[in-house]
Amino acid sequence: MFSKAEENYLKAIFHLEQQSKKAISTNAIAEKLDMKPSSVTDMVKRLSGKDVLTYIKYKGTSLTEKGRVVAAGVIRKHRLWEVFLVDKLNFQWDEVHDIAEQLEHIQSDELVERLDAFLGFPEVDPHGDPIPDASGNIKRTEKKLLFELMPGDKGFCVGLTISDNAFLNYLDKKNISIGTAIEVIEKEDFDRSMILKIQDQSVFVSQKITETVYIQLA
Amino acid sequence: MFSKAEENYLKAIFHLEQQSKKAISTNAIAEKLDMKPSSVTDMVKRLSGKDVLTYIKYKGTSLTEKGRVVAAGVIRKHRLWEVFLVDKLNFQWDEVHDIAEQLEHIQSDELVERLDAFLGFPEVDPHGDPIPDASGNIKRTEKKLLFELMPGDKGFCVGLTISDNAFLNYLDKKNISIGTAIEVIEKEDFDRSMILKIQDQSVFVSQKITETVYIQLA
DNA sequence: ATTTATTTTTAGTCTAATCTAAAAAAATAA
DNA sequence: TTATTTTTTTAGATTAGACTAAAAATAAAT
Repeated sequence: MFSKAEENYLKAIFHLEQQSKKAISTNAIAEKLDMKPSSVTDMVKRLSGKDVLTYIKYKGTSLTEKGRVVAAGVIRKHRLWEVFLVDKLNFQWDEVHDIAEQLEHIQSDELVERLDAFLGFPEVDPHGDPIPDASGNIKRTEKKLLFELMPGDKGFCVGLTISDNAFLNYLDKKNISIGTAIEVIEKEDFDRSMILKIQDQSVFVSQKITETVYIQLA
Repeated sequence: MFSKAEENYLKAIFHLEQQSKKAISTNAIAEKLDMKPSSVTDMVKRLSGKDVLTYIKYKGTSLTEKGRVVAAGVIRKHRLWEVFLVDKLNFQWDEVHDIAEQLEHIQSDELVERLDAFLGFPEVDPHGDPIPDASGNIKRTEKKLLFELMPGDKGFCVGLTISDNAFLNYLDKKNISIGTAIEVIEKEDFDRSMILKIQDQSVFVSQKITETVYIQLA
């Protein structure tokens, strides 16, 4: 079994490995977890003793297969609970993170599988991120920022890079919210603005929006 | 805020106070929590500093009003999660305790209230124990052991003092399970056996059963 | 290729929550 | 009432997980 602290390290390293592929530096982990590098050195030593990661002094760490499975399990729980909070308890998608951070550490395989079934075996969480399966396999995310799409691409809004209410209200005026279907009509490369089709209406969106809104391709 | 350990102490003391009314001894708490008395002394000192209990050396402790509210909040969460596990995830009532022990420490008032609403504001948990309300008020339990009832009393089975599968199967043969409606027809005081009416059938039950089955009076 | 700056590790400290062993207080029995 | 037993507390140790400050290794810059 792994403690809450250990699980949080594994999860952090897992996420960092998805961005960089190289060995993860002590500083990077410390920053992600908002801790001091010395604390990280301590913990990665302990975790390498548990065979969930390899650690080479001054060279960084990377997860073992076992470590990846454990980390994916934690992420699986996190994302399933987020679906529960949004779909069943009617939380807003941007309110659930802190609660899911707690729920992800509940230990019970039976619970996770029953929760999964209760939710109808969802494939993505409310932010559009894929939910790992019971054996820790995770589909590479197809989630993209709006500006990465090309004219003709279709999809729907699954999340935002930031989540303040002012911005949500601004999006609301453009008739964009989580789940909204969009199609790219025109793309202006020099300033990253776009013209979209939303509910058969033509809508102009600024760079600010195209760099903030995540789209799941349809 | 209170740590998991602190919450467990408060909960344990709360339960002990419901049995004895007198100040709770260090040993009693230690036994309930399966800990050494010296650990308990340490912790009650700390908790008395947080104004949730009063502690007098060699005399024992009792919860303050604040302590009672905190404890009731933990118990509220525990029992609501048990309802969730049984009603929504189809766990057996005797499988949910360990998971609820973990879930009861999740911190989010909003979560608790939404969960309560999602479950339809249940009044009792799957063991028939009353669920405290949001302000910590708790209805005295009307749950009794079968042998405590008198001829003419009606109610339904809400739980057992023990929970092993052999016994559950044995009860099954008598057509008794959680939720079964019963009426006491005859009571034999000398050996605590009884004759019950279950689904219009007369059923003889032994002392073993009348001392094990909890009934919620109708 | 040195020097300077950055990153990482080591060494030692701190807190929460437990423990053991011994001392002290309270309760019980002779 | 005195002795014995039980309960409770104190004192000191331990572990996980964090910290600070200083030392060591690596990387960057002149």
